[in-house]
Amino acid sequence: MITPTISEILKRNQLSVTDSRKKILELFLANNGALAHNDVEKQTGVKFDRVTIYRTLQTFVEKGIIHTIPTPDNSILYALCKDECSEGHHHDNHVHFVCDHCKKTYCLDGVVTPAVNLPLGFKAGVIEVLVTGLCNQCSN
Amino acid sequence: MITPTISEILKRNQLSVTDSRKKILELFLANNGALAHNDVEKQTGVKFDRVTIYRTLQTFVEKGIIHTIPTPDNSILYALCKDECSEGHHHDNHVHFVCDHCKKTYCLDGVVTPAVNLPLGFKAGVIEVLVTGLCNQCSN
DNA sequence: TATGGGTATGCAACTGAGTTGCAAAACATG
DNA sequence: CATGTTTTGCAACTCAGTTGCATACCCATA
Repeated sequence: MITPTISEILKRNQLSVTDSRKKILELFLANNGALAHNDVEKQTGVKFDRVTIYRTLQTFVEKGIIHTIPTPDNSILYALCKDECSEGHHHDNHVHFVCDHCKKTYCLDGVVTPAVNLPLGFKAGVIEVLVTGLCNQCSN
Repeated sequence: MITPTISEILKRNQLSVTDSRKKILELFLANNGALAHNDVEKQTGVKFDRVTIYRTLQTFVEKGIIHTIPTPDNSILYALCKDECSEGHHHDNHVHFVCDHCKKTYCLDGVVTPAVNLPLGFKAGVIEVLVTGLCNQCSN
């Protein structure tokens, strides 16, 4: 599998290649966990305006490059989407995992969302599963 | 089963019986869905201060009378706890359901949280399941 | 590689949710 | 009904997120 460059990923999604987009996307690629707006603001190295980061994250979500994760403490997290995700149609059926110890959030793409038996008359659409516990780094 | 009065529920939880607590608890008892802070503010009939509502909801959560629900759009919802919930130790393993049509949120206490197969090294604690779709009122 | 049109950025100012300190009012207890 | 404690309401504040607009940047074309 050929790893595309950051610029190529941006162009593929019909986005112009700018400093902020490159740095923020680079940060997500370097990080296998999920990131909050605040993490992005502090870890890009370069200081971008808050507004720019908000807009960049929003753009990435719209293009299906990243997706948002709902958390128990009601902060918004963002994580890279896998290839199945495309603009508009986001492939949401995967499990999110938050480590109680290191606080890192993972997208467990390999884990199948379990079926849920709903009461009569309820029809399921998207099922979000959020598991908290200990991750493979912290469970020793 | 004997239905306790609102005052009795408050006293049972070592809370003094005040207007705001009575009205807000009454609202939850009259409503089988979940409520946001905003809903409480608008539907109590009497106008309570925003701060009072925040503090009352927080108190109820601490006492295990209500619990919070994480939502995909990152707003905080509150819903009545069933009897198993007690102070500190909240019995969280139930499924939440958000209706795409009427936007109402339900606690499906009868539905068992499904088991999730995690990757090697991951240890599950609490599992939150959030299902979106159509509720029994809207699926016709 | 210089030019021009369109897009992205940064700044300032704003909104709205949630929090804190404190004095006044309401509650529980004897 | 008098007392001390708890709760309320107000004002002021913080912080996340949004919007409008002028400037800077990107990129396609010549």
